[in-house]
Amino acid sequence: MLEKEYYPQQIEKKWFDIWEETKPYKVDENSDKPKYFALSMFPYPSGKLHMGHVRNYTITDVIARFKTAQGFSVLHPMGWDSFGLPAENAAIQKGANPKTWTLENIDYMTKQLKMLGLSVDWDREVTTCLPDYYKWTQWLFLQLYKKGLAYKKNAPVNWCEKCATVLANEQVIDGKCWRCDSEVTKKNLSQWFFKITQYSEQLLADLDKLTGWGDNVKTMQENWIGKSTGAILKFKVKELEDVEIPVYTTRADTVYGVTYLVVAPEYKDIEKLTTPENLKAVQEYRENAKKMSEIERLSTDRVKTGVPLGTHIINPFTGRVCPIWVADYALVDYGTGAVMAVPYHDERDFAFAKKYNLPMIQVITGEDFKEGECYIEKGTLINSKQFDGIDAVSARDKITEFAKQEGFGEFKTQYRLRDWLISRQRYWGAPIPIVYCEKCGEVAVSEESLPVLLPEDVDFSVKGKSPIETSATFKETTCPKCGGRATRDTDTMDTFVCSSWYYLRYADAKNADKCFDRDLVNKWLPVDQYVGGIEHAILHLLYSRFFTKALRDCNLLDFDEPFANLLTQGMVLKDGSKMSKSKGNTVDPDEIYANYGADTARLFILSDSPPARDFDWTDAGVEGCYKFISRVYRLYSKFQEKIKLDYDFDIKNLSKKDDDFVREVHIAIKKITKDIENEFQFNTVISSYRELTNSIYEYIKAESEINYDVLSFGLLTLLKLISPVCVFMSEEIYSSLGATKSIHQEPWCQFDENLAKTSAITLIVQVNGKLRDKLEVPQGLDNSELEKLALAAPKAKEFIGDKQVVKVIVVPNKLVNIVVK
RNA sequence: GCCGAUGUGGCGAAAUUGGUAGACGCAUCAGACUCAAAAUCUGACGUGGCUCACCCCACGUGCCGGUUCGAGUCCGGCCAUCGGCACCA
Repeated sequence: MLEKEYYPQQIEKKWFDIWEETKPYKVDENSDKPKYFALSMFPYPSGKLHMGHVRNYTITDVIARFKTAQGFSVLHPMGWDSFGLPAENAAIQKGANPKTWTLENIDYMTKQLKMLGLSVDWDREVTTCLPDYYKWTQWLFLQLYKKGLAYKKNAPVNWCEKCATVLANEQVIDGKCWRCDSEVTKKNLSQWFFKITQYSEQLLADLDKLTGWGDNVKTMQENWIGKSTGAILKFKVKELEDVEIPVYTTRADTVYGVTYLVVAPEYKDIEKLTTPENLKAVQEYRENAKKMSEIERLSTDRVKTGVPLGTHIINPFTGRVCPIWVADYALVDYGTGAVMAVPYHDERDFAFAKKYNLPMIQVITGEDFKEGECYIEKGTLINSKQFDGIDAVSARDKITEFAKQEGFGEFKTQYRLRDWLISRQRYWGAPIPIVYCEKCGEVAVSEESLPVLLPEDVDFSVKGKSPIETSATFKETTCPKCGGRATRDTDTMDTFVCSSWYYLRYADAKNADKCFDRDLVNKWLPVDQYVGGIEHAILHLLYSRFFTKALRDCNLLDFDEPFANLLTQGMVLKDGSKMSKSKGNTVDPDEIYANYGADTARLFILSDSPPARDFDWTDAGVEGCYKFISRVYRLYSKFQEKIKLDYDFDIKNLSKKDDDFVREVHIAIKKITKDIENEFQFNTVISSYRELTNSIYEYIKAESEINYDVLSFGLLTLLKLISPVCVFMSEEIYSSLGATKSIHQEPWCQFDENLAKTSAITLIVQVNGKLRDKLEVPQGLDNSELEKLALAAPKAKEFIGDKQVVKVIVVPNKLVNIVVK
């Protein structure tokens, strides 16, 4: 029996316990239904769920439940991105054990997720910090290593002093650390990289395949990969025999205007290229550049500086001798680290040349050209010998082609993307499975001996080195090759490595012998719908795409894009700004569960904005949703004795009122189904719930006229339609009505296209495009009848007056526009 | 600077993709029930005009212009906000 009023706490506790016991969402691996993989970006176990999580997982859950009802075999898993710095910081600050700290957080948050009513198959839970997972992270590292896709090199890398570790390029935001926001500096260190640049072109080209991704994310990735096409041109050094400086340029058309050449401060042969008289100044300049932070260095409005090396290059096109300068506006890790300078046609070179009084040669002219101003617009070539008069854009290829024939140039495609730096000098991560042997050098750990376990005997209080280095047992080992003495690599992997493949593990989460079974992965993947925050547009989403392509090339997978459809949900705001602890405007999910129940939280977080847009949490809004659910509940409570699960009626023998009501129900099914299928517009879905509820309340007003078969149809339809959102309430009501099955196992409602139309339509009558009258007319009249009716409409007549009817436009079943003069 | 998104009542937003602008809510106001309050129910709610007897008229989707019988929707030119990239040669 249903209570008279809605008490969510009792209902939700009851079904929480039942679902915990019966595991109704366990995936049936033998099902012959088509598969559907619904995935949320897995959480970091920070301690407590926040409203962003609630929004993310509710969206995915409703999708999973909808697809289940539509007859798909749905995989909807959950896991924990559980390595990372916060656990280690808790260890340093509070003396906690990172593992205990993390696992306790996972326990608490798991309960919170279950209370949210997610239809997750918890038997497939994946936890990246446990050895049965990171064993395979290490194994995958070795596969990439064997393929030459993981390598170690000494390079200037991003260093965060506060986190005491290196960072990937993607983790440096505006020159600051993505985690702690402190300034990042460059350090020369020997570090592990994944060769993501080998996939630059594929990662870019395959964006076109991702029709289920938003343009915002795709453009962000496109910008990050940063493809440009141009040329390498080689300049001989006048003072040094057989020394050439290659430059990369996208403007080969301006090569006749080169008046000097710039190398980056870190350029490798810079001292060789410097004359003895200039050496001291150059060295000083390099030292200064080194000291500068990334933020200072990359500031575009900084005054450009540089010093001459004293040597010169010879422009092979003109024979002109030009000085070589070192200047920090040239970047060592883009192109060749050297730039040909054309002051007249490049703003940066122009500013530099002005400051140091270097010559300028104009080689392009056009309509907007002004004497003495930098000219970067389109135009035609001048002062360029045989290329004079050619359009600048087509001259690029012609000049490069010429350079190629003459042996001092070639075509070149350049990407901005850098290799992914994956080693971290931190404890709480997957150890890199590499040892260093006195005899054999760098050696991979054998696959049989995985996992390389994280040591427990570490001291977190030491400063200046990774805690892992303090272990007495970890470092010393034997070489897998020769059996001699060897030491382990003490770095761990970036947590983004762990999260670059977790979606694959869900297909075969408990496999102890393999990373995953190939057939199972090929069966479930790619992910049909991925849901998560926009903050991963580049980081996680680019890394995962790279991993998928690399593993395909390791012959482990048969597909090359991991996520077919991507939904990036907006932020959850409170009072117009992002919820954050420092602002004190957070809302605790536990409190919402306790006061209103999870169903209200789920309904509200979907109700006010489309999923991709930011969502403003308001107390009044939650209150409103709670009232609505209560209003729905009371309908079933009131009629529980009269509702027939096996209702039956003949549509042809209904009263006008019943017929209209049945039509409204069909219209609601159609609208809701379409809105979910079309980009998951849950806000309008919920509007339709409310409209249907209002219709039902309208229908029951005259109690003596109620047809209980028709009412049962309406109520049971509403119950199923609302069940993906209000999962506890709908289950409670359905079981109280005597159903033997769960509402969540019932198929989705079907609508009849003929019944999903009102019996009469409102004909809009316009005169000269302005609304003048509305007429109630039957469905399906032909155009001439509609025209006749419209012309006879009294208000229309008034506006036509004695003017002449020039034309009448009829839109069937909708509108008539009378054009008069 | 380049790229992407967005712009509609007091607020969140709808609008079958060129056909009634503001569905559905929130807030507000008024009324019913009540000794009273809460809850619930009913009604009003873009702006301006009209004695406004709830009929009607004009205006109205960031701004200016265009196409069309008809534009929130399409085209051209701007403006603003948010986000990404940026001394990338």
